[in-house]
Amino acid sequence: MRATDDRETVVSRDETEERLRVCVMANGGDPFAIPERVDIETDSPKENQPENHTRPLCSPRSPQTTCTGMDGIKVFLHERELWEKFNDVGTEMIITKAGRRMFPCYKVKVTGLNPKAKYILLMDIVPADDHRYKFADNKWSVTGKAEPAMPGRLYVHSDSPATGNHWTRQLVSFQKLKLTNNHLDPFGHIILNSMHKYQPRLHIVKADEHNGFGSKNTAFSTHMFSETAFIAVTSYQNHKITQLKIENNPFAKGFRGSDDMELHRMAKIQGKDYPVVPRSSHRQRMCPSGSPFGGEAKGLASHPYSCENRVTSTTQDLLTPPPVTYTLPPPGLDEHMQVYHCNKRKADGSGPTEEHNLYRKPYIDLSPSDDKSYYHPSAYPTPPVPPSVQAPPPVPSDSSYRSVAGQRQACMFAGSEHRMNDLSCTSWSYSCPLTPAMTPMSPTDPYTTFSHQPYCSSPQSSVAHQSSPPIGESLSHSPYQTQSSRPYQTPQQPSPPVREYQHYPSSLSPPHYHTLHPHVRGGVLDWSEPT
DNA sequence: TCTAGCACATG
DNA sequence: CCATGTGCTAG
Repeated sequence: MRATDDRETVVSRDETEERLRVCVMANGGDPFAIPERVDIETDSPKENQPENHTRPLCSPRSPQTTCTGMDGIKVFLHERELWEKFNDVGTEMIITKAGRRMFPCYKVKVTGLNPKAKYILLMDIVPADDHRYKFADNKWSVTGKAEPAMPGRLYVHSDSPATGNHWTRQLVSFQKLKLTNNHLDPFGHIILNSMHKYQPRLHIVKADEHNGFGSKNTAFSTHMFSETAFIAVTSYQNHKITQLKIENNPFAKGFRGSDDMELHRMAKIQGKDYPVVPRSSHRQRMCPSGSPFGGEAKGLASHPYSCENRVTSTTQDLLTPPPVTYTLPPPGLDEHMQVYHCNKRKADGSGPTEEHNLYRKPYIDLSPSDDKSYYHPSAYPTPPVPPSVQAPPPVPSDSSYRSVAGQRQACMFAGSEHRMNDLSCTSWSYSCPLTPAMTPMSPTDPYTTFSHQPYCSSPQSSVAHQSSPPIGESLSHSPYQTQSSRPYQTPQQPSPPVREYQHYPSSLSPPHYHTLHPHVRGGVLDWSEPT
């Protein structure tokens, strides 16, 4: 299907290298932001596809009257059918210390943006509920209470900020997003707990001169697709998921074909029942019981059609109202959020880099789109040159956080972009000397730095927090709908100073990461000009 | 459970 | 070959 779409996606951006990417970590403070009931909206049934690529851009209907102009925004999950196949079985996503990509890859088609306005697209993955699961007897079941959520991290798409025209022009891919179980992950990957269920969310934040990331009036909309909910695992539990991954993920191609092998493995591994399914041919769909997703997940259950979900209220579901828009006050992000800036590496515009190439092929669609995001250290506001990072604001107070300090860490790095063009994101990450938590760097290592107070650390601050936080927070906290209307108010504490990490510990900053520079001004990103 | 090393596949 | 991603499989 839409392969076409994707393919081209690519963007060429041009913006060159300079864009910085921001990664924000938000904490999800509330662990369970997602409500149980999420509503999802569906738009039209399936649609991901078609839509628009054809269409020239969206004209937004929504004028931006207000500051927002987020009204007419619609988001369609790409390859929804594939997501549904997984969801029917009970999607599992591997999490590793180094970070693992998600498959299916989270890609969306966005419409309704003001072609000229600038937006930041970012994702976060919040707990779907507060349970811990176990897979036994060929099915998932709740075993206990979830562990406290760690600070949520926001993954900012590398093209951000970009115009509505840019985002609507092709599929927006979050292929580079990686999941990790390392609570001290320094790469900016999204940290999750194994055997816990999560719900990915997409946030579209309007950014322009008058509305910098972090500014008080930041308007944003949040979109969720229940079919993308998954349980994070260290190794696949349900064989059916393994099969689906192998069958559909080009990188797992090497495991295709041997039905036998699989069967054997399964037998061993699972031993229990399973009719193992011989790979490819059929997949059985559902395992109701097996997947927690089905019904149980409250809102997570799959909907037949959902195309887009916004967080908005439930009621709207069917209506499909426009996504919700929110205006954020600048509260500090909340305590929980942490922001990272990422640079994109590829700035080059067109990027022939990986993205395009990446998957294009085989399976269903591939969208080359874009995704390239890198994590950078700085927080939003990055200072002009060096990215400074800001640490996140205040510490959360939540009890939720457990260990906290250690765990939440924040790391930020700056990345350099241009030079990095060649490097792919991945490479970048890996190449970096720094390793995650484990790597002991110098005494001063990042961790230390971060860990200590993760959020607050900081010294300088400035801008940082204001900016992004809101989003994160609100996002996270509010369960769905909340967002929509709520403009968050309370700035709880803007507190903490943000820290800047202009200098990264040497250890952290690998050579590569040089900074970024984006256009941040005064702590606030300057969206106005991309390049 | 989770980890590390492995082989397989692709560009 | 190297970089990168993936599932497999011992440990």
